[in-house]
Amino acid sequence: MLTVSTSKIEPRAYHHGDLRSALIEAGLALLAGSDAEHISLRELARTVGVSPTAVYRHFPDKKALLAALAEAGVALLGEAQRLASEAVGGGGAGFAATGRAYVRFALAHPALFRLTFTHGGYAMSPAQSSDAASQMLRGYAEQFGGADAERLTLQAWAVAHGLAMLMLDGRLPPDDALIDRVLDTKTLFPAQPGNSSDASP
Amino acid sequence: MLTVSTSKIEPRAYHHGDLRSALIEAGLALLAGSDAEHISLRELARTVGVSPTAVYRHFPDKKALLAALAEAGVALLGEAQRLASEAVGGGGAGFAATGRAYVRFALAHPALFRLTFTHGGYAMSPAQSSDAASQMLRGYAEQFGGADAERLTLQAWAVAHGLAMLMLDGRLPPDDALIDRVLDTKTLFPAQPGNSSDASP
DNA sequence: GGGTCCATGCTAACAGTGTCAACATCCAAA
DNA sequence: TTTGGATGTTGACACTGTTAGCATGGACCC
Repeated sequence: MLTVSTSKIEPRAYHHGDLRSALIEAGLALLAGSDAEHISLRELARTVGVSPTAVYRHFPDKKALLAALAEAGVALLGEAQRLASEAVGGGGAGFAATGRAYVRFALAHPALFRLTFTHGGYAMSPAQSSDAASQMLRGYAEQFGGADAERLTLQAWAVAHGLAMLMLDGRLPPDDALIDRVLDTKTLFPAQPGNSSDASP
Repeated sequence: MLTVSTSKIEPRAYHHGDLRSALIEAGLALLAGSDAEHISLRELARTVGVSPTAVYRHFPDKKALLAALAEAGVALLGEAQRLASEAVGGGGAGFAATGRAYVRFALAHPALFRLTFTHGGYAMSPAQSSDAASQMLRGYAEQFGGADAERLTLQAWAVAHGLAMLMLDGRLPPDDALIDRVLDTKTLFPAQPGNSSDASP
């Protein structure tokens, strides 16, 4: 867009106003261009226009800052999955769509996706997690998995996560058609309802 | 073990002898205790008893050193999988065993496993790779997968890799029973021969 | 054996990093 | 109006990866 930002053209007063939000926003922007381990506290402070140590008024250390960015990543991922599921009307198709959205999100935001899982600090399976993505996954599993709900949940998560990581690490080509083929629920979970061969091609 | 190493007790001559091997060996040892991004060139040189810049006579930069460690990791992983497969007599049971061995290797050597996939530099699917693990995986897939051999290969790899990463990142408990449950080939690939319900419990 | 070359080691230095301590500024409550 | 706490700054420290230039000593040629 061509509109110039209307916020604070003046060189800023001594106090920034909302440095914490600005750091997170700038951090997400930097993550679009380079991996998390290559963004430095000082560079981040520079882009926000603040001294390096000002960051320490809002985060105890670099790890905490990265954790905050990871938290933002969790929210974005969950939203992407929700939208993908709604776009196909939920249900069994929605279950498959969340899986594809998971991998596509990883490819679209590689550094953020990595950071989310490396510095997330959540030691919880989706059976216990409360974030949107986990809740949705759990819901689908209970709907279709029957007594094996938890196993189905974990298998689905593992396939999607593994595929995403292998593509991010360059072991598999980041191919959209390949995502569809590997995440094919008809062959992965043929016993589930809606996966008979009469489904749409 | 209590035996003192018999090699070179004297403070070493000016030239080390085989610094490259020593660096890799020490690197693997350090990886047993901390993540790859936290081991420094200088610390590694210190543990080997050499000046920091001596490393550059054997590796152009740190990335190259990490790549060499990753290569060693690939070999170790392949060997672990081969042993696991042979231990159960190969065949369909061997296929399942390699998957479990894959995840158990990741749990036993977290930093090395991570490094292997992050700095491996292999942009190849197992359909094209020549390392032992890939060859074995491909062989199993062709044996059992029929026309869908490649898809089965990728799905199996993705489940194992995803499970390993989720456990390493603390999203799933590093539980041996959980590995068996998630990598259960009877439910993941029920159409394949040998996966009828009359198999051993 | 003597001489030379070069692989392999070393020291010194540079820019950049995360982090701490001490000081500066400004908003807001007493 | 004064004062205190939140939020910024400068300066410094130890550490990092990396480069440039020098030192050593074993291997080969005469």
